[in-house]
Amino acid sequence: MLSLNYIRENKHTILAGLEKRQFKPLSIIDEIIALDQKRREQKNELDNILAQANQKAKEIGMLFKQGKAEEANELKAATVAFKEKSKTLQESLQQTTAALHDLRTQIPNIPHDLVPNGTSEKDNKIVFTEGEIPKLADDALPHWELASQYGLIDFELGSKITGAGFPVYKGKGARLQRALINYFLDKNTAAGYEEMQVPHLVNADSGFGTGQLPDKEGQMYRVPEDDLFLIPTAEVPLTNLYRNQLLQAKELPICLTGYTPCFRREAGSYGAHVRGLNRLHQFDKVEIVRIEEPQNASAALEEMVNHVKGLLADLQMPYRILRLCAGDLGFTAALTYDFEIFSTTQNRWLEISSVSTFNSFQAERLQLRYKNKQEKKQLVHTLNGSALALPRVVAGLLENCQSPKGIKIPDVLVPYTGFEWIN
RNA sequence: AGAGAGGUGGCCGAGUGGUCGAAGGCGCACGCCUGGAAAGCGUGUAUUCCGUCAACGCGGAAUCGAGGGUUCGAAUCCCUUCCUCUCUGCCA
Repeated sequence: MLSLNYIRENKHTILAGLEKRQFKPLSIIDEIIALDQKRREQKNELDNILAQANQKAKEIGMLFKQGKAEEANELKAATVAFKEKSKTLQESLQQTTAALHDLRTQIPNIPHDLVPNGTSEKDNKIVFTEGEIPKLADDALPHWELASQYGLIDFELGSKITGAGFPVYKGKGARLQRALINYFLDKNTAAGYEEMQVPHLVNADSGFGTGQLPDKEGQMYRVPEDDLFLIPTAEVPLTNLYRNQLLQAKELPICLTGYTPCFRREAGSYGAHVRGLNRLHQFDKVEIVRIEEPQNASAALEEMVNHVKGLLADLQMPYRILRLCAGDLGFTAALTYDFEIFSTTQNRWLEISSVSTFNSFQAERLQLRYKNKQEKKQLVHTLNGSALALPRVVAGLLENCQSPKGIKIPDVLVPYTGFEWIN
């Protein structure tokens, strides 16, 4: 969410940013500025009434103390008008404030200067490519067939107990999941991220804090009985750990990592692209989150990108990095790098990590600030990224590492799996 | 899940209807004292919003878990709700 001060003072920057995103209608900004003006006028009027009412109340108190009950009671009658007036003013001020808040929640983050123009994923810019795409035999199989052939994942069983998109991992398949999670957590903590175990259900305030609510309400599973949401990513609980906080500069940066399952309704998805592990309702992901001083956020983003590069290099996966264009950028992000590994048998790139900086967009919603060197309170910058999301890593790994002898586990994972081959 | 107690500033803790945004203490900052430090002494020390100012500041409003209500006036009384603690129950 953009702060009111920022909107007031940077109207043209904001309009340019929204235009880049093809956001409509742009008139919303003028609407906000006008409403804000109205809010301040109403606030002023109300404050004046309340000041007068407070004054009268004090006088009445004094009179009672001095035993002048009669005079006091006379004054009481004079306060009735204040009371009525302040009540109606208070109500309209509340309405204005709520309307203003509502409008502000509809505005996405302003894209960073580096964000390319564009309307869809076709316009994302490839900024880095690494690794050889392996040449596989003609009879190489897609991961869902390998998973079934080696008894690693049972999609039908998941369908039976829950529904489509909730796979059951079995035997070496389950062990591979656990190995990847542990491997990622170890690498992340070695890089200075503190490991956290967080709840997998969050309340609406948390959903709002990171921007899932109200924007993506339909994408989250909810538990209406208790008014909770299943997390779509560990970003939500991890970042919200610091909601409503005033940090000291020396506490920053805060670097966290955590493994959680992620739950997504994925309403509207269909077709071959959701086959196998490509798109699931429940999947595992290890997330990294950083809370930074604004001036350090760019460097932090680069560090995170490099860290994820390191993970993929270890796994010996061919991958590329995309800088998302304005049209493909998430609602809350200012700049996003997507990591994609190449799925040889599907002949397509699969997104396995998304690393983003949010500037102060989430911090404003979270009310997460710090005291800077000048002792002034300032919103922090938040960043996060997947390091990594499991299913498509598994998909790529199965497909790219297959051979007539079976599937060769990458060396770095062997200490975690306890086996070198799936065969 | 049931019964009881409670939620006050960075922390502890007083405050049951009237100059209370809140005593006192701790902590912290600055100053005095000291060769230096400790101790001691003094001063200061919440946040948000609105207005005003070039700025320091000044004026006003709101905030004692959150939201409503009673009252001329609420930290204090009433209702709702969340959370914490104790006991009982249940349970991986």
